[in-house]
Amino acid sequence: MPVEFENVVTTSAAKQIADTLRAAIMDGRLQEDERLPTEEELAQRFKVSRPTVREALKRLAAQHLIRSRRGPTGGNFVASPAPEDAALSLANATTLMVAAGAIQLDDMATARLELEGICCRLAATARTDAQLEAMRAELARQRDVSLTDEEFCASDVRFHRALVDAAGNSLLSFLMHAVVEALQPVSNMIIFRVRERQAIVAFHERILGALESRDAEAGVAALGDLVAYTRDRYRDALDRRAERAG
Amino acid sequence: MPVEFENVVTTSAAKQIADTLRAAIMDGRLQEDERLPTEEELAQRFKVSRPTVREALKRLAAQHLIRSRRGPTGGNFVASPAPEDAALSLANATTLMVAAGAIQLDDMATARLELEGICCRLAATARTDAQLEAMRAELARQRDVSLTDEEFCASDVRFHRALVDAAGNSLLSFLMHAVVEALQPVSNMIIFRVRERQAIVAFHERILGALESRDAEAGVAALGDLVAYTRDRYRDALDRRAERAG
DNA sequence: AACCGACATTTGTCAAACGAATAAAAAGAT
DNA sequence: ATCTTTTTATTCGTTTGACAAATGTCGGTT
Repeated sequence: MPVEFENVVTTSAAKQIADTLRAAIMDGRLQEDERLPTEEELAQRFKVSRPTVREALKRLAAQHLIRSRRGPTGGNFVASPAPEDAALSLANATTLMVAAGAIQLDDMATARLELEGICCRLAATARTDAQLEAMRAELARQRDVSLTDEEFCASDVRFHRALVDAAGNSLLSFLMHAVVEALQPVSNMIIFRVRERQAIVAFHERILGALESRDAEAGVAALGDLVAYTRDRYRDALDRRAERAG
Repeated sequence: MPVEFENVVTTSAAKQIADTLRAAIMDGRLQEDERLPTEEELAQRFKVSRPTVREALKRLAAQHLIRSRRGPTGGNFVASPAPEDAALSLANATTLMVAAGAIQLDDMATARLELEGICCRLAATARTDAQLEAMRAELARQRDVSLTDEEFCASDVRFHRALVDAAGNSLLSFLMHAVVEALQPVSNMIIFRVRERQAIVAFHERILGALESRDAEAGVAALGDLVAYTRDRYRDALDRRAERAG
């Protein structure tokens, strides 16, 4: 049975079609993995040309709402929502907002402390041995002084992702992955000396130790110190930059 | 001076172009409100046809990275990131993941309690009179029994948005707006009797009162009771649905 | 000086076609 | 008869060329 679309024309046709299809997906009229009509068919149904339909479809593809395949069994399919894709989009958007000043770095630091604090508390009881092992592995990597700054920061991101995953909450993992990711440019800016690395590794060790002994408050305290340290180093970096400029 | 784009062909041309332009925007080579080359020009530069360029541009438009205007002074412009748009996308993605079962409702309830708890604590000290007034206004609306269920749920969403805004943290507001929005379908499911409304209004009153007297823990406690109540009512709704089905 | 209309520019849309990928059907070889 | 290869049909991906619609600019008219 074909799905019916109501067609209201107020903005551009392509946008309208995208919105109509998106609404159909969002409220479940189009199920996951269901195949959409062919582009030709959609063009006829919406009374527009195929390129216009394609513009609409590409909008949806950009939001990971559909995926397409060529060939006889191909077509455009409703995509199963992939948390990684959504997290990436969220991280991108957050990065842009930080860059544009819509989100202040102080807010970011506060939010990170509070949010990761929650994860820490939950993780103190929910953490599994596998997750602890993942954090230990990253910590071991971070002690290697031959690591490049990029590699160190990447490992830092993985460590924090493991921490939030240890909370065992899918929504928190999703949100925090994006927050941690969006904060990486900031980390990249402050990690520029061995001493900073050692300090950060020490904070990580305290956090890990707290989780191992299921001591939530010790973990939160360590996290607080880490964020405070990061915030200070970031301010230093800003000052140095201002000096060089002035 | 024209911006240089490196062009690597591995996937489809349109996607590649979109990724190239997105990267240019993300790392600042294209500034906010800067005008992109005309579609014709981009087509020549990337050696593809204009419809292909347009598909790429529409992908970016779907992510609110560019906006377009017709006419002589028109063109495609780098869009300033609008938190509302990003929050809407995030809410959509979250809704879909909940619908697909990628996020369990228990996780959602837990996350909401913890996250909103943070906001409550922060709001206890940061809240302004204007924000309290906004919450009072929604509360007054919610006491009106002639409200439709949709209106009540919409007011519920606004109340919680005001609560998270009262925390005075832009990143938390951004994330929580999406979470609250994504939870609305759940609320829609359980709000079906006057008694439920009265109970929820009572919880809201407790939360508001706690903020007025800057009592963070009382607010968190009220919030915990609200979430527990909501969770139970949701389980009831699921049971009833299972009964009808079986 | 104020208003109005032609014009240029740019995005929005259309039409028809060819290219490319893919799986199923058909043909051929063992 | 079974397996392999070829063909073929279908669908998305892209091209070309054109016209429509919006919108600022400029010149002419009142």
